[in-house]
Amino acid sequence: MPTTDPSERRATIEDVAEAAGVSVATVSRALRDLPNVATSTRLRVEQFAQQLNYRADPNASRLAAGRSGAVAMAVPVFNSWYFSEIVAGAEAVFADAGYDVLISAIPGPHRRALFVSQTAYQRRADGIIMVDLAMGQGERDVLLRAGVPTVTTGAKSADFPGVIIDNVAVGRTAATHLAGLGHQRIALIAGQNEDPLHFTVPEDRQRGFERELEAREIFFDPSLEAAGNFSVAGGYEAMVGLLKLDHPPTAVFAMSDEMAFGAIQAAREYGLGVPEDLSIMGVDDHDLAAAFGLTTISQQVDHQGPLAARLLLALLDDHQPDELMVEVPTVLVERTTTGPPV
Amino acid sequence: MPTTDPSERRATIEDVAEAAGVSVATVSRALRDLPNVATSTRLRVEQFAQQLNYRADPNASRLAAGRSGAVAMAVPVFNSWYFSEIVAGAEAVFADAGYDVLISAIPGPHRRALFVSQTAYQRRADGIIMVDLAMGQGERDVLLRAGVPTVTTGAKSADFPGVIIDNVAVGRTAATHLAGLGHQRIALIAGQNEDPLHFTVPEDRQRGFERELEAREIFFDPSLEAAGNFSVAGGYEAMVGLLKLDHPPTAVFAMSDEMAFGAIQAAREYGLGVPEDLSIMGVDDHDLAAAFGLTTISQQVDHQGPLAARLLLALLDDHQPDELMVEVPTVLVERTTTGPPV
DNA sequence: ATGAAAGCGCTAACAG
DNA sequence: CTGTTAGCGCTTTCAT
Repeated sequence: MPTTDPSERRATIEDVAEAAGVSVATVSRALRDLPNVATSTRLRVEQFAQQLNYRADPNASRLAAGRSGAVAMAVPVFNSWYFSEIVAGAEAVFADAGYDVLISAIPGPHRRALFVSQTAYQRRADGIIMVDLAMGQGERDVLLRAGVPTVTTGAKSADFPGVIIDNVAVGRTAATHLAGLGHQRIALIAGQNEDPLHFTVPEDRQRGFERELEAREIFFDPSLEAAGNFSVAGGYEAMVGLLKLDHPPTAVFAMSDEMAFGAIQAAREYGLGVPEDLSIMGVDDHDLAAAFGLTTISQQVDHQGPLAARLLLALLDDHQPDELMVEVPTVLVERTTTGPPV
Repeated sequence: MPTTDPSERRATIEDVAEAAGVSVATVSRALRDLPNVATSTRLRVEQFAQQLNYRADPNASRLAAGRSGAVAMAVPVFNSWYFSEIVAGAEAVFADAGYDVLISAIPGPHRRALFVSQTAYQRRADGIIMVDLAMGQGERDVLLRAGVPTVTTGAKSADFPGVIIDNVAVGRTAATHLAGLGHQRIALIAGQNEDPLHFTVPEDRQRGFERELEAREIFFDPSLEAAGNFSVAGGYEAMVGLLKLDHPPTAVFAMSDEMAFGAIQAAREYGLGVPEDLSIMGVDDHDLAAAFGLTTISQQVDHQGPLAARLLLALLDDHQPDELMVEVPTVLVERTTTGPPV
């Protein structure tokens, strides 16, 4: 008869209590470093716990304590440089703090609805980071009512703390750089036309870009705007379209480095020299920006993940963070893909 | 007196039972589609559950049922194209199957020990995917004894099912391509010298590479081997070192596309034309390989994540998968960074 | 087909 | 400083 062999069975808190000759409550306290435990007791408990290879069952403690010990990160997609960088940075901080990290890709409305209802309602995560997923009022309400500490990234939200950059300034910087070089016909490779995710970043960048051109009395021809979908392939396609125009641009501002890379590829295939015949710049300062010699606007992505994580940890520790909105500075990085027009 | 207002409190299974006029056991059965529930009852229960916005507390059900409803993925790092691609592919499959996905970066021995003991021992995940983290005997034993279904990727392991590629063939293909073009002095940009993670992929690729050269009676000069650390920066540095040699190579095989990108950058900065003066090829078929015109060996990374996920799901469903080892084919993708030597 | 009741393993008052 | 005792909310025999 297979009576559960105690050496095979996972040790429970009772096993430890028995071995150490104390109550389970004391074991619980000792192992969690709570006050009111004699040092000698604590030491003894720890010793037996180790010996029995005991670790508290997370599900039991979560149920009893009402916290999950996990945080969730929601991103539009994973396989994109920007998002994987954010996740990597935040994960390291959470892991150090002893939190499990749950991830969820939210590529569309379906997964999105699921995520909000499930994660917010079910007690799977003590807190959430929404990465570049601007929320509608309904979603905000769900999270607020559920009382789930939430931090946002990318999209500014009045309801939640977050780490942001000044995207209007990003657009302005791009226009300033390109116009300063003497360009008059500057194209814009933006995001999608449809925006199911309420993603506000592109509009801000575009606004800053257009306003700066306006201020300089440079006409922004609407036909010079193309959707690049924030992907390499999209940037390529957008550039191809732009190059086919009767009156093509002499410079291009792509809203992300990945789109800029695609644009560079298209330009080269078209036989154009960059920057001799066409200037191209991006946003991000991607790992490979230097390899392409890409002029870009850095947003210090490596800082953003850890910042967001620390913001959430502060919320979880119940002390309001010093600043609810952390703004990461952006800075123009001039390389070799931009120059004066011919 | 803040008596918990039932409309604010999360609905429990008891609330639903009461509303529907049945027992909690019946609610539990009905909501999980278990047999032995009258259709009419099930419908009624479902209706009230929805009305009360009820969803089972995962911690409670996990504790009671002994399963966590989550899977864990461990990767060396996140912010690398290859790993984020694998995670993205697997996450989509797991999410569809209703599993939570926990992630852990294992950059070094410390996090590694933590991961194995905690995740395997504590009941936080029902299964684990170890991505390119070849395990030592000790770790294998821990996982095997804990009985945690585990799937590996990259590093073949006799103890666990996994998805693999033939890395020896990868090395051979590279040597064949470059030697076939007529190169005699071929450099190798490999991984690290120290290998704390028991990562076997590099050795396999190197073995295939050297053997093929040997078969062709081409001498592989050990000074033509450089460590590139599987990063862009590492590839750059490695290439710089190679270029400073008295007798530099005419072709380079980098074990990853990211290292190849760095190498291309270095070569260009050095004033060398690629491939006129120097041929460079990589492994992966990275998103940006086409933008660089990089000749590479595709390993269909987009398939690997979903394959690994499905393997694990099969294990979790308790039916042994059809094949324990899924081998993904590799294929040479010729672009424009390789050509005959001058 | 349904219900009663015994846990799952831990935490958190409350006593002492 | 430590022990007792209720639960946390659900699942799962075992009856009926």
